[in-house]
Amino acid sequence: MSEERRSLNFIEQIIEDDLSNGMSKDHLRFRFPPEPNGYLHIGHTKAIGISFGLGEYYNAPVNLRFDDTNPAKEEQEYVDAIKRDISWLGYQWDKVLFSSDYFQQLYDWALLFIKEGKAYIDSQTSEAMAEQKGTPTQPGVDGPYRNRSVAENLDLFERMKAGEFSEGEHILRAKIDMQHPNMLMRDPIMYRVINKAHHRTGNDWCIYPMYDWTHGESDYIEQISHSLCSLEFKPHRELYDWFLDHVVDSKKIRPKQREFARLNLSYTIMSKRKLLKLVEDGIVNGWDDPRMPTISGLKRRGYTPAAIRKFVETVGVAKRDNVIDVSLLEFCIREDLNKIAPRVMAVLDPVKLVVTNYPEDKEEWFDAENNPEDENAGFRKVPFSKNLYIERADFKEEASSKFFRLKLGGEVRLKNAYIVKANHVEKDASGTVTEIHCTYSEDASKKVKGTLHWVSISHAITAQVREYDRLFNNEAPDAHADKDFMDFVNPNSLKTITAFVEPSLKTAKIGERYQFQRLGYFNVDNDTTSANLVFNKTVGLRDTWAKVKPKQNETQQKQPQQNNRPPIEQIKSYGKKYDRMPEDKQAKAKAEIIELAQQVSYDDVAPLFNTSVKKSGTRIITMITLGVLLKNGLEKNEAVTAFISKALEDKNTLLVEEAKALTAL
RNA sequence: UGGCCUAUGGUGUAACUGGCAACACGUUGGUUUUUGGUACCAAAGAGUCUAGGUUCGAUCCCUAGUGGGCCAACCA
Repeated sequence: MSEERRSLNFIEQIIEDDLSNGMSKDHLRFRFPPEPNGYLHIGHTKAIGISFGLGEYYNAPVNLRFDDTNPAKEEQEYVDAIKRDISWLGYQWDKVLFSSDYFQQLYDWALLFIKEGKAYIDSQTSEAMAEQKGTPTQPGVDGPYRNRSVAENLDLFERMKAGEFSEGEHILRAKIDMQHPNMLMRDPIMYRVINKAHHRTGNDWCIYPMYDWTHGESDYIEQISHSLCSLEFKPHRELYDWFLDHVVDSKKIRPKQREFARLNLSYTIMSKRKLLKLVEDGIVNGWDDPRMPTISGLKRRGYTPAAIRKFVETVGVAKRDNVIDVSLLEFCIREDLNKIAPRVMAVLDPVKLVVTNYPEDKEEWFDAENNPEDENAGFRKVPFSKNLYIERADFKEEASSKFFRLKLGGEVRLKNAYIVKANHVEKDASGTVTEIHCTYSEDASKKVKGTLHWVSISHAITAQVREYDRLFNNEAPDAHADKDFMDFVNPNSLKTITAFVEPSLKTAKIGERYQFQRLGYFNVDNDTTSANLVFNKTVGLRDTWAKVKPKQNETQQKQPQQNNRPPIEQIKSYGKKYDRMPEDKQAKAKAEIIELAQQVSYDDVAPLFNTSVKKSGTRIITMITLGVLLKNGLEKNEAVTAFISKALEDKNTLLVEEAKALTAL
């Protein structure tokens, strides 16, 4: 068992507290409740990881419950896909359940609510009801049907269920409080009429319960102990509890809803609706397109369940908004693949390399290590011959000593084979190198700086390689009020090339993952046939050389993040560090403060006059700001003079100096 | 009549519940290397949004302010 005290996240903390307050460990039960209206994405992975992870940790059951209360959006295809994805991630649910399993129970409870005067039928248009609902800052007002008699409500509700009304004519609302500060409590809708076939209950029902009415009750029916969801449901908690209050049997487990911050990833979007649009508009080739942030997309891209689970675990659980950098996801997949992916040689952008002193008809088969990280991975044979391909980027006619690869007159090792020296190049009319002529030496013990991968032209097989770039060329495509996320779609997110790969790959199977040495990780795509090998680039290797190359386009955008804080707040933020700054920075800060102080009023600074004596930094910046105010015509009052004269007696010379400057004004 | 969340290096999470801010990613050096990968070593980078209070002591508790987020679907 874990020994080093692992720090608990706030949810684990809540559970531990419940446990130590007498809750039995076997009453622990969790659930993951997706709506089957789309595919699961990397964001869901966090929710899955939390609930299923808790299940594994406490050895408690976790239900997979499909929240299928809206037949207009839900489809069997999605429930199948969701099950597939969760299983692929390696999680095991206890039971597969559906909210629709509880339609009868929910209906019976609704009847009870009506009888107790806790619910009523409203027969207005949705517009009229929206009107009465008020706004976040304005209370709502009661509607005309709010005080219908129980008998009438019962009659209407039964007729709703019987299909006597069309959509929109009547709905059932909880009777709570139209003036409630929480908008969700202003008589929320419990049932509406939907005349659509449900993917499971068919035409049995034409009234369907709303999310709020369904969710907590479903948790209760399943005896879920902790119902975990993302932060945007926080306001729903009050309603969740209100509904529960009226049905709960105190001898049973009363579920608790608790909320965590959802996962955001840079350069991508997480909304099912928007992902659906990418699919429908043909921006990508389906939900499992390797560029999609869906679980099935990541799977097809070559990600492993282990990497995704590691990612989720690393990301942690808290309540503040976050944007996780994709580089963390990439780190996780590289870390996993490095250990398990067999190495192989492939040339993506070939240039011919002729070994002039190697016999035309000779071939040799060298041993090549399958995975240096795994002693048991063994070796394979790779063929060598006179005519080879190497990567075009691995040769330069002339280059500095920083360039470890092949240059004219330079030597380089061909991985698993000989050391060669480049002597001569052939070019076409446009000056592009068409052939590099080199000579090999048998002496393998020589020290050379660079090692290149290569393939023998006559032995190589061709393969289609799909390289992916991020789908959006903006860090937060979702987060711009003035622009649509579609404006940020990267038109060049897919590059298809024909590559030459070593012959051992002839037998590669769909789904297998390889490292193309010095290039990255690649997996065999589903589109592969016996005649056509297709690879997806999962992720490149870490490339420190690529980083030193681009010198000029280095000064890229580092958005001068706009500061929304009022001037006085910005000035205050200098306070703490001001007297610790080196002189040059201090001068800059002071200039900045003086600038900002132009927009500051006396009322802004006055509260800072009684800053405690030990905070000299804050007092200095206050003094500077005050100076600007005085110059701009502010009259000294008692508070000002007191502040200045007190500063004059301070130990801090900087402060004294600033104060002196003001005595003259 | 607005309510509720939230604030710690570039990013994400910690800080044993009040005891001199740690881990991971990223960045920068270096060592090893038949992958400019991996591994290993090292460094830089925050003094915890601001002010006040409680305290011997505050990232942690209280108050106020400021910034950010969520809430007005017959969606979930």
